[in-house]
Amino acid sequence: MMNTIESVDSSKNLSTRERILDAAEQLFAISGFAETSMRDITKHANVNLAAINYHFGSKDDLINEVFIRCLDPIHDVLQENMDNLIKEAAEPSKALKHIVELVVIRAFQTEQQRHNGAIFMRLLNRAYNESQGKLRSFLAERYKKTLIDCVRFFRLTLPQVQRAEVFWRIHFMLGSLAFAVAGEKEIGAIGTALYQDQHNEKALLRRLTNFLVAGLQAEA
Amino acid sequence: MMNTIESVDSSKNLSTRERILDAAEQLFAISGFAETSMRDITKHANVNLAAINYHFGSKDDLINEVFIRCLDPIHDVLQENMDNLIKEAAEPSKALKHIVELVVIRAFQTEQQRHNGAIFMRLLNRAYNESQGKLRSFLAERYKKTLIDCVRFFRLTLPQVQRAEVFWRIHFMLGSLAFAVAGEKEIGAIGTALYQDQHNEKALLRRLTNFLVAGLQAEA
DNA sequence: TGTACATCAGTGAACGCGCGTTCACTGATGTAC
DNA sequence: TGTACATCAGTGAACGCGCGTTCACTGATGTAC
Repeated sequence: MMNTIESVDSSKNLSTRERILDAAEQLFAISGFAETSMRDITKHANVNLAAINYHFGSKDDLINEVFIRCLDPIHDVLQENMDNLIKEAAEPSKALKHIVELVVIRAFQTEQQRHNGAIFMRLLNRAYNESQGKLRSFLAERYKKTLIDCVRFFRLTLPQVQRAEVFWRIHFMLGSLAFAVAGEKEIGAIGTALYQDQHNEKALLRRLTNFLVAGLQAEA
Repeated sequence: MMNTIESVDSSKNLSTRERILDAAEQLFAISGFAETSMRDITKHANVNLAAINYHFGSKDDLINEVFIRCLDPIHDVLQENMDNLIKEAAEPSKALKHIVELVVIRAFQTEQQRHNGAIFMRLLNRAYNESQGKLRSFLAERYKKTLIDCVRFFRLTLPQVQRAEVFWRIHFMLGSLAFAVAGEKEIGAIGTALYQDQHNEKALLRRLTNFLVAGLQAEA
């Protein structure tokens, strides 16, 4: 039961639909959309091969649903924390470091199932690297309201930076995060081989936070 | 002759082997490894379907060759500029901005064929997101000498930052660059829709440079 | 309460298609004697 | 210089396999009268 990829049905009695979404989310994040077959997903979810087409119509529609289910909760999380932040943000620069720390920790978090930051970062990167524009343009719509919240959120601690500038810096940050999450193991191993810097997640998170805070606060 | 993806044989009389590598490089960068078929590549390169297996053995070996051909010249470019930089780097912080500017411009450069930075950034990102570790571990070896040069290069202007720290910051930078290159159009379009900030490459390069210079110079 | 029909979740087996790879072959060039 | 053989780049057609999708079907539950 402690496999690297554990079966998603484990005793929780989820519906077929949700078991498919859980399995697809994991496998797409790990292996990509084209590299993950319907047979992989249904085997992993312990459902019939035809169930994906029955519940979602097609593989492409399943991919869209996976993203919808990932993005929608982020909106809520941001809204919750926004109110708290406004109250406690006495000193903006400290507050920014606090936020970035939370984002970085979240991005590397590999919880059991929902709110798995590492899976989300991998999916996000795959979405931006997808060949056809289909998924990208689908996401662009859905993504907007989340992004508006993000920019508003970060602007609370970066009032002197223009909105469009914050918007781009958030994307630069996402790029660093996604790349670091995807390459953590390999990059860490190379670092160890070259500089005897034994890889350690805490140090990585600290380094990322330093880099990102400085980048976000850059002067125009 | 001005197609979005132009045929690679155009009058240059390249060998079959090189025509295949050129076509594969472009198509892999645009669409990914799994999504690009041997038939796509050979059609694009204007060669026989069996020529890939004849010259490279298999599709996987072709992928490796594409990376070898991309990475090896970077080593040389760095070595060349290193000498110049040592001479002219009177003020380190200005020199860093100069370097980052060059890197950013290079990363977005879409030249006709060789030294195409945008293609390289896309390939790099795909390599880190590849499902099996095969390509990653193959690259890790080849990549090392290039990375050592990179770190030495950046340390010339960041002498106060530890080597392992510079090593990681370079990867954070690569992540931002790769994400920005891959998503330039979509992110730009969303930015325009949300903030009436009409997308313009010069502004993007300036923003990226600011963000990266600040991140690289972050205090520990 | 009983019967007839409708809806729905799920299934097993098959479909045709495109994939990477293989193989026997061709034709040009190089080498040995 | 001429003949026999070897090497090499390239080719056309086929191979088997795994893919996403479809379809007729089952069995359980809901609804109408």
